[in-house]
Amino acid sequence: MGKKVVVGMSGGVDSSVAAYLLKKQGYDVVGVTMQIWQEVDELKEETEGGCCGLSAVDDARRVARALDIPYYVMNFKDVFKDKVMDYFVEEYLQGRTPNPCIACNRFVKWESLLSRSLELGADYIATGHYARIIRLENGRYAIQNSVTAAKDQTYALYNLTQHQLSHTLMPVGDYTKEEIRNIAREAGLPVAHKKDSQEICFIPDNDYAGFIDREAGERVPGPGNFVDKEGKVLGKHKGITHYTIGQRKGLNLSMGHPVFVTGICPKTGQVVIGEHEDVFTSHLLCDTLNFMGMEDLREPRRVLAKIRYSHKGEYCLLERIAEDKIRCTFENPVRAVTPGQAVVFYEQDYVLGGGTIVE
RNA sequence: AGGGCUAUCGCCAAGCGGUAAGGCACAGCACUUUGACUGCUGCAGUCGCUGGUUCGAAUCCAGCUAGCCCUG
Repeated sequence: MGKKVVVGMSGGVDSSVAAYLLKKQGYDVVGVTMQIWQEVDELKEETEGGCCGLSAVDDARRVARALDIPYYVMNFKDVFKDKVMDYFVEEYLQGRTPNPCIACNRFVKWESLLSRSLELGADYIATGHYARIIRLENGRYAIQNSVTAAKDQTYALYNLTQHQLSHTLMPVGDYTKEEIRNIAREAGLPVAHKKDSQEICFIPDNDYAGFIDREAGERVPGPGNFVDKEGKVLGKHKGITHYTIGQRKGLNLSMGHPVFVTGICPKTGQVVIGEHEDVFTSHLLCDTLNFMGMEDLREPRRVLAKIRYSHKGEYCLLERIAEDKIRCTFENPVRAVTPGQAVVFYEQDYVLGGGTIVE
């Protein structure tokens, strides 16, 4: 028998094919679906696909049966609640814009699933991400772009540790989405046509502000003022949790031309409004650093940086300004640098590291 | 209660006798393993009200109403 690998199966095409490919490569494959926020009953009703929609426990189980591999459902609701949902709410309350997928990847999909899998005697865990893991000349592991630039998911994975990477397989990263669907079809997997996942999995109705209201109740900041950069009041807003930097829609402000959110001040409850050009900046500060392809940053270094998922990236100079703080100076201004989001550094097509944007 | 000006979509605003531009806002869709951005589509059977002139008026005339300004 080959090495043992636990595949996180969502019931979707990607993770199903991942399991199929690994099995074919001779691994001893075990399928696992992570129960993270839904109740077991709900899992069966949900029909949408998704990376985290455990909706398809039935689908995943069916695939596992088709592949003739053992299949289990593991409960990770506590970690998910703590590291993803609560984090999500707290960030918004403080005027920042979190990225729950990144937190989920690191703490739930990896930290929790990996450790439990290792305890069960597995050598690796595997997922259906469109990304690859490479070993660099310096001996370090790094996430590398999928062969499909169009379906690259490296950004959301920048936060993984060397230990986690060394025990992870991403077989889907060697193919395009189309190829994956074809493989699924040819292999007769019963899930070839599910829609790609989207939006925040634990907020199915997409009303994230309403979700925050329900979770935080009294602690949610109420209405405040929209102000311009001089501090002049332009109107009333619904509360800072409803806004993010760079936002245009939903402001209900008719200034004759489009205006955007350029700042959020949790202390005064003000949301600052500015022009299109006001939302561009040339530098940012980040902390909560994670080094991946590079072991550390001791000297200034020029890299490509992405400041949000599906950002094309912009070159910048990295400078270490404190033990856990880096300043990025961009060669061309970037749009809507948003505290709470991640900035991920790239060399060529692999991840060097990244951090959380603080300003 | 003298004189002047203005009244067109939620906001701003074209129109100047020939059968309602546009921008913002808003809504829906697309895009998307976060929030955004972006793109596409939709959005005044009617021009403060009532009459009149005209083949024909939001556009001209009269009266009324409302708001603004000046002078009592």
